[in-house]
Amino acid sequence: MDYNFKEIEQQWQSEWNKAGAYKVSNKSDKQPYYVLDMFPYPSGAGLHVGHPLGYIASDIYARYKRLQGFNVLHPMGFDSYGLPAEQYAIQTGTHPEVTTFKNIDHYIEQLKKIGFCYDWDREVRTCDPKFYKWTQWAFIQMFNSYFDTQLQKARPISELIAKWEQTDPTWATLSEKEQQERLMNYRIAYLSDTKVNWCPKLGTVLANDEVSEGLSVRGGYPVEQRVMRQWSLRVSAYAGRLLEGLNNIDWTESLKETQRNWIGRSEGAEMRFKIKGQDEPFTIFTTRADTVFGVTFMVLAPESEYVARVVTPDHQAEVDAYLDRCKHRTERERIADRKVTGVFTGSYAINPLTNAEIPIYISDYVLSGYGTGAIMAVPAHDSRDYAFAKHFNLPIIPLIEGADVTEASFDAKEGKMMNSGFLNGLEVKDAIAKMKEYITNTGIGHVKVNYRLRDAIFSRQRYWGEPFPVYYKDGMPYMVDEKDLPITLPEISDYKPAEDGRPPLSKAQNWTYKGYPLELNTMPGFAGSSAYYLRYMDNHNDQALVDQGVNAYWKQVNLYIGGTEHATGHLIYSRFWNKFLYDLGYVCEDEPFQKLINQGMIQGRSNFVYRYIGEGADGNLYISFNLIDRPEYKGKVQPIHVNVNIVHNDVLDINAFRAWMPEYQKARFVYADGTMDEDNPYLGVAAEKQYICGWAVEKMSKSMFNVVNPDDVVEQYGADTLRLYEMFLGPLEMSKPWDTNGIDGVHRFLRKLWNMYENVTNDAPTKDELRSLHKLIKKITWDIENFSFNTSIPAFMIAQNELSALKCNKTAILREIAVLLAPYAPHIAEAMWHRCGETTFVIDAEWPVCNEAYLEEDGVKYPVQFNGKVRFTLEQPKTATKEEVEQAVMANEETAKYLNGATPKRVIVVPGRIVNIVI
RNA sequence: GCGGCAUUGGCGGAAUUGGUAGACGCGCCAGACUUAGGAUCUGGUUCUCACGAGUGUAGGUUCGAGUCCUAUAUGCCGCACCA
Repeated sequence: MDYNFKEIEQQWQSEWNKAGAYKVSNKSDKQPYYVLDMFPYPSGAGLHVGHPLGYIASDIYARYKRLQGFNVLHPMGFDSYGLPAEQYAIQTGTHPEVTTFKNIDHYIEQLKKIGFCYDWDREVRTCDPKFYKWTQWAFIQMFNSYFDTQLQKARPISELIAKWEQTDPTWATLSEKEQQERLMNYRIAYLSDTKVNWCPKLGTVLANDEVSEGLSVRGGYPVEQRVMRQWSLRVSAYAGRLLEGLNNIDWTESLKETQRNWIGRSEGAEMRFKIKGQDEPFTIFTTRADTVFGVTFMVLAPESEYVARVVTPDHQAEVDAYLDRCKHRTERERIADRKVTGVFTGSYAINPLTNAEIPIYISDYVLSGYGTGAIMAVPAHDSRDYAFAKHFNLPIIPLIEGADVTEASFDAKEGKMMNSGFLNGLEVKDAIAKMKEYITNTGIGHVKVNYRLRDAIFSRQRYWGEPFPVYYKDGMPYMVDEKDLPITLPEISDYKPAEDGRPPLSKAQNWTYKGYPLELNTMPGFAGSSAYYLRYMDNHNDQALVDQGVNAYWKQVNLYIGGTEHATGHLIYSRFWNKFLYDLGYVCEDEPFQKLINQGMIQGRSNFVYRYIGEGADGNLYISFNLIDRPEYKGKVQPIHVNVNIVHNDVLDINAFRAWMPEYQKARFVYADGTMDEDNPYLGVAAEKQYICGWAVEKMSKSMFNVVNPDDVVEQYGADTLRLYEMFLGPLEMSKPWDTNGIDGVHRFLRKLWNMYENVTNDAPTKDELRSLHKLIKKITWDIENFSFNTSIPAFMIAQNELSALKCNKTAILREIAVLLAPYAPHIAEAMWHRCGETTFVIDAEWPVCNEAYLEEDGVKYPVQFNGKVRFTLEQPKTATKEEVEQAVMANEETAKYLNGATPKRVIVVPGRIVNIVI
């Protein structure tokens, strides 16, 4: 019986379905294990072959863990709020929900074909009111909490109020509005006037991770700075813990490093500088406290609140002009044009160590959002200060011996101090420590840790997102009663955002709560994806995000697989969100994702035909790729993208090409062998004539005709071949192009393997067969444990070869092979399993254990290496000459038994010690 | 500028603890079966006619290095006026 993958895959998918084979219970005596994929945003284009890469890897691991006896949670869902569906709605008037549901259905259909072991009963959708009820609930908890900096954790805001009532006599004198305003400075979800990234084209504000180089990540539209009243999440409060937590989780170094960069911890000091003629000092942040003796001026950010205090009347006009200019420059312009600009305020500060009077400037090279928005400038040892000093002709005092600062600043933190009073002669590192001690003791300043991480702006002026559970009374926000959740998204007919920032929800009818107006903004994309992994545990629970007992069972995601593109977005927000819930006792783990693997991107592999454009060209002649460097064609051909689906192993399907588009109907070719079509374009093509296409690795996109749809691969080769081939393509974590050359080899292997199950017998297996099997068990087990899925496929092929050569048809061997293959190619494995006479599902089988004894011979145990080589090490004897060593080898009981009179192929000897003998 | 990762045949890539580099697959070559092949099967295939050489380049450690160390080049990714 031939390998009929279509029949096999359909049959077993429906059997699994009928039996509910992938249903996962929250009640089990088994150990829990949670394997999670980053859930997709269902786009209209559907899945391409790049999407399932990570899903296949996690599916293999999930199935393996299940075979090992774990109760495995492996769910899938959809991140279904977001811009594309809304943009589509604006263009067509179709409700985003309609588009989104249609896309989800398509995704599910595609995913089901590939045979994942998801428990679809646990599916979640972020746009489902039953789901976003808990997103809104979490927001209310954040509003009602503050971050206790002493405890370094979130606490109910009521505790803060109680504290103030007892310790702060002014509290009771404040009006309710004043009290609320004060509390707003502490709430974890808070409303404030803040400088935001406003994208007029998208009609919404964006978080920092959604903006890159002054352009929106989605769409690439310009982003400008604007002050707006917005909700934010106090993520920055968790900066220290987010950084610390990285040490206890099993993520790749590069991803942790990306997050560390993003959090951006820097240890320094805050120092107070007096302003000449004023009592109140102002505070700056520096990491180079050692350089105070070299401060020759001060700089404030244009937005700094100190500006108003220090500008003298005679400089007011000049400063106003400068501030105005800064305000109208976009972030992008500021970055692109790094000219030194600035203006003198007219005021002077006093250097607390030298008592020198130093001028105070304003310049946009100082950022308002970092530190205190004010710096002390040390031109000799900071390149930015240096450029500023040169431009405004300010003094530059070198502080490190031997540093030449006539051309450039000396930024390195090394060398001996000079011109620095009591620091003279110290190494920079020691000088920093000593100065910190000094300023602390004298009260000039204190040691301070600063983070680059900012709070996350949480409002979006869009329609297709979670509504806030917030209403307004006297202009102050109040939370909706928890029992009234969810606040469902209202129907509207006009989704268009306004450039003035009025959100689409302003057009909703009756958008009120108890007669008060509801919040018009919606939540950003990361709101729904921040705690979805918790909801899978208990997705039908309408009393809690997740039942505490259920959460205590599953605990956290043991293995999370997804792309690096979420490093500074979702993966930061999720960790923050989880830590917050942990602080309030809603979840039992501090970190959401114990182990994280980033699958590489699958790029497109484009194919090209080469149109002849030289002398006498009629636009219908195409030159085979192997000929384009010939003198008669060189420089006279134009590469044209050709649909990769009509190219097989870089050979063009001539007839399909002519039928592809009208302009190619009359195409003629110069074939790989140099022969040319007659002028009659309708001639048939002789079988041996091949047109070779060129290729390039590019992004997978429609316009390059290199998108490969997994449905087509499943149709042609079956899901099992697709799964194996995606793994075979290369290491999981590396980026690689999708290249169909080679998929035949994998398919051939499955067919050959299948044929071995033709006439199975129950005879006892031979030693060689057992050896082959146990070598495979060892290898596959190691591979899966180490996520080295790509090397498993060759191992299967080798085993198939060996067993095939032995004409093995023993069920004792073949049924174990089926189990080993089950994680990778579940359908064929299931069919193989049943051909061995089994009646249960292979997914309920037990993972075979490698019996090392089968790898032994004559009672001697030899470590088997990957390539099957046998090698062992001896400590004896202490001889040096080759002959003596060989004698010793023969004399050794173990080696002699193995060699059985033969000479070893290779003996590697270190004087006095035999290291390695290869037989 | 700072940080992370990578570099092995014509191609994708193996080499798990430092131990015969090039597994396995593609492609290519030859043969078999075929009216035919984008089918199937068998054998070969790092380079070089050869001697030999060989894991980006140059050194080092080691009996032994693709693997460890130092420098360097190239490519990819992250951060970047963050004081």
